[in-house]
Amino acid sequence: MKIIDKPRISRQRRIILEELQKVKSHPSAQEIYDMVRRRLPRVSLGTVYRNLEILAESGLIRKLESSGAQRRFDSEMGKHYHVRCLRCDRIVDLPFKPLGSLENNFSGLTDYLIMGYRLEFVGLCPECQHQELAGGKLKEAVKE
Amino acid sequence: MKIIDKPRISRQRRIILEELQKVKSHPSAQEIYDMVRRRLPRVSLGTVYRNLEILAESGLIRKLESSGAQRRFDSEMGKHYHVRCLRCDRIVDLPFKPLGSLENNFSGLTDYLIMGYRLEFVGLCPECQHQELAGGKLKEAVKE
DNA sequence: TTGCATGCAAACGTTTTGCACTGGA
DNA sequence: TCCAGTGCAAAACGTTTGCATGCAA
Repeated sequence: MKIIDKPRISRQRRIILEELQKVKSHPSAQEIYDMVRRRLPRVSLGTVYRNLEILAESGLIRKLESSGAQRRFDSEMGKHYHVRCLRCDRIVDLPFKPLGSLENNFSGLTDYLIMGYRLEFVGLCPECQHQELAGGKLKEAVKE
Repeated sequence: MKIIDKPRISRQRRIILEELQKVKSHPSAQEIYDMVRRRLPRVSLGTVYRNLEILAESGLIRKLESSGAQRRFDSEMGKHYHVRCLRCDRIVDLPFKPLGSLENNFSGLTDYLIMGYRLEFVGLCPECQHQELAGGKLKEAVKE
């Protein structure tokens, strides 16, 4: 990760970071925009996107690159994994439990230089487990 | 995965599947559209999207999910993993090597019902390794 | 003072959808 | 026949960008 020298701290940038740090959810840019707008009613969505990008580049937050239509952001920088609900897409943290260096199993089997991996667990959140029992339909299942 | 009853096979649907099965790359919808159009010049991009969706639902192909970027498709249904190049985004297959049930390490640590995981390796393809040595910049690095 | 950051709006690339027509079972 | 499938176009969606203005250092 390219760590950028400490970015200067504008009001908007500070508040975006603060709001993201407040929540344990993993909000999308739009959700962060909604949160920030309660404190800065005139903030623009473009500013939110620009700042999320800069905060991620400077290592203060993390962009989640895993599956899903829209990107999500996380201010928890410690090593951990995520579980995503297959029905409602809600993501929660899992404590870190080292899995060994998965990539070592594969280097030599490809001419790619393997540098790491992206791992995301999928399943059902408690609410959606109940809905499923009640006969709901899964949006999609584990495919990869 | 919700396996849909065998879809009826229109000319377009058959050719989309055939073209995808021809290649070892993991093309985007647009790339598949370009391939199909060589055989069906009047096909529409909407039809390609609709059919890729249906083929995936019926278990004949697989959608690769990766947020933000564009979706890619894979007709190889056997269990395997992917490596994605961090610079050029090119994806290749890795042979399957069982990693154990990663999810078993985590159930009990969450109230989610963990049903599986999505795992993708990241690194540099051979071409981009050379570019890197020549001083190029990584688009992004391993962050999760 | 100066250049990075902002608000706004338009542009962008990808994907989905509404509609009338077509063609496969 | 008749309904799923199609071509076409517009809309939807998340994200990025150009530009004139504003503000932190």
